[in-house]
Amino acid sequence: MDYKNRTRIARIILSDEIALNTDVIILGLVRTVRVGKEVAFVEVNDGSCLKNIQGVVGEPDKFPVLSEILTGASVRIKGKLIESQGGGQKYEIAVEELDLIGPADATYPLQKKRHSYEFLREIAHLRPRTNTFGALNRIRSKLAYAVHQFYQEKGFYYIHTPIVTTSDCEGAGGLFRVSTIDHENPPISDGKIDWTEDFFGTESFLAVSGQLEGELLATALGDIYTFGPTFRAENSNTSRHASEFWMIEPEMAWAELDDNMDLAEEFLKYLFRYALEKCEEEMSFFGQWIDKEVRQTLASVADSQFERLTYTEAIKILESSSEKFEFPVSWGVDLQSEHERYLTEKKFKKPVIVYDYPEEIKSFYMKLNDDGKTVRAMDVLVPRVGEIIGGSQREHRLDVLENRMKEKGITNIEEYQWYLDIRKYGTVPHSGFGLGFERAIMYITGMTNIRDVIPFPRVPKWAKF
RNA sequence: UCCCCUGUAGCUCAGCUGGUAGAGCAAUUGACUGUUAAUCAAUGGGUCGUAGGUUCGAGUCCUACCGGGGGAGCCA
Repeated sequence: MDYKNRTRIARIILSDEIALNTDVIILGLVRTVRVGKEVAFVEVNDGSCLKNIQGVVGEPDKFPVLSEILTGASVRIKGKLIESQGGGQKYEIAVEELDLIGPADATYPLQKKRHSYEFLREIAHLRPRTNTFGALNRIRSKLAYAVHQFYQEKGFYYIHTPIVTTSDCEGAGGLFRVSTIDHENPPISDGKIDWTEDFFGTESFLAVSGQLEGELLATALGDIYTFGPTFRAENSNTSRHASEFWMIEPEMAWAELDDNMDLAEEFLKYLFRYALEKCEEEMSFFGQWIDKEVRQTLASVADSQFERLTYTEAIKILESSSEKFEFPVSWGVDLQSEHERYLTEKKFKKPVIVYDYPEEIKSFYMKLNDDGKTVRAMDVLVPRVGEIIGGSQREHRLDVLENRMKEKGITNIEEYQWYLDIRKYGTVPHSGFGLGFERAIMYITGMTNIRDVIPFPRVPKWAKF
C-alpha cells in the first residue's frame, strides 16, 4: 500500500491547494457511511482538520466491502478529487479504490451524536477522534508552539529544570514521592525509614515548580523560560485543578514587578491573538459549540489594558461593594474565589492583575516592599477560570531573604545554600511568574473543565490511560 | 478534605406519593434515497453502581461503600 502518497484532508479543504481532478489517496477513520442502491457515501476524517471529506461510490454493488465499513473503521480511499455534486461541501472524492484497513464493529463507543464530556473522559483513548477533542488537541499544539515563538522572539532562552527534586519545601503544596525503596519492606534506622538507602540517597519528589532553578539560570543567561510538566499531590477536586499539568515559567534578570506584569499581559495577549489569527478553524468551532462569545471576548481583551490594582485597593473595592460575600473581606485575609470572581467578572469584566499582597499570606522568596507589610507578588485573574498566572519579583537581598526564611519557619536553610548563593554573589533583581497552560487553553477555548483540555488528565482517583 | 446533587439498555434520559422497567439515538434486518447527526419499517438488548436494611412487595425509602458532577479550600 502506498501510504506515503496520501493527501491530508486539510490540504484539500483548508488550504485549497489540490487541483480538481487530481488523483488522491485519503487515509483516515470513517465517521459515517450512507449506503444506497445507486450511490454510497463514506465520510472520512484524518485528524488534519475538523472537516471530513466524503468518498462517493457510484456503483455500490461493485464494492462489497461497503457492508463491512462501519463508523470507526480505518480506510484507504483512492480516487479523483472532484467538485461536490451535492450541497454542503465543496469537494468530494470519486472513489476508484476502497480498502478497509482496520474494521470497527458495532461496539465502537463513539456514535454519530453528541456525547457528554463525562462519558468521553472514561474513553479518553478514543475521545481524540471526536470533533471537539480533535480541535482541542490541535489548538493545544499550536498554542504550545506560540509559547515558544513568543519567548524565542523576545530573546528568552528555553531551559529545562529538573523533574525530580529533593527539596520538600517549595511552597506550592503537596509533593509526589519518588522512590525505589521496597515499600513493603523499607530499610529502617532509628525506627524510621532510612532514606539514605533510597535511589538518590535522600528523599526525593516530583517538582511542583521549576522556579528556583529557573532563577539560577536567569541570573546567568538573562531571560529564560521553562515549559514542562508540573506535579501537585493535592487532593483538589475542582474543574480547574489537575495533579499533573503543564506550566510556563518565565524568569527575567534585571526586572522588577512592573516589568513582570508587562510581560504577563503581553504574553497572554499574544496567545489570544495567536488563537484568533492562526487557529481560525478551531476557534470558529469553539465559538459555535462551546462558547458563543469566546472570540469576541479574546479580541476585546487583546486590545484593552488589563486592570492593575494593589491588594489594598482590591480590598477597598470589595469592602465598599454592595455584593454579598459568603466570606467577609478585610485587609490581611487572602482573597477568596468569590472575591476574585467579583473583581474580574463583575467589577472590571476583563483580566485583572492584583499585586502587593500581605507578606503573611505569600511565599518566602517574594520581595519585601519598603512598607515591611507587603510583598511584590502578583496574580492575574481572568473571568471563568480565575487565577491563571501567579508570580512575583524575587527577594534578591541576601539578608532580607534569610530573615524571611526564618520567619516562615524554614529550618533546613542550609539545603537552600545554592538558592542563597546567587544572592551572595552578584545578586540581581529578578522577577518571574507561572502560567498554567491548561488554564490558558480553558480561557481561550471556552472549555470549563481542565480534564477536557489535556489529553490524559491526572486528578485524584484517576490516572488511567 | 468539606458541602450539595447524582449513578436506570452501548449513549442521552423518563420512571408521580413504593406494586418486579420505557423513549430517543445507536446496533441488527429489510426498504428507499446525491446522501450528509439521511429517511421509513421491523427486531434484539437492562441481575435499575455495590453491599446491607425497612416492607407482603423497592429502580423508587434508609445506611455504608465506590464512581461521576457542581461548589469550597489548596493553587497554575
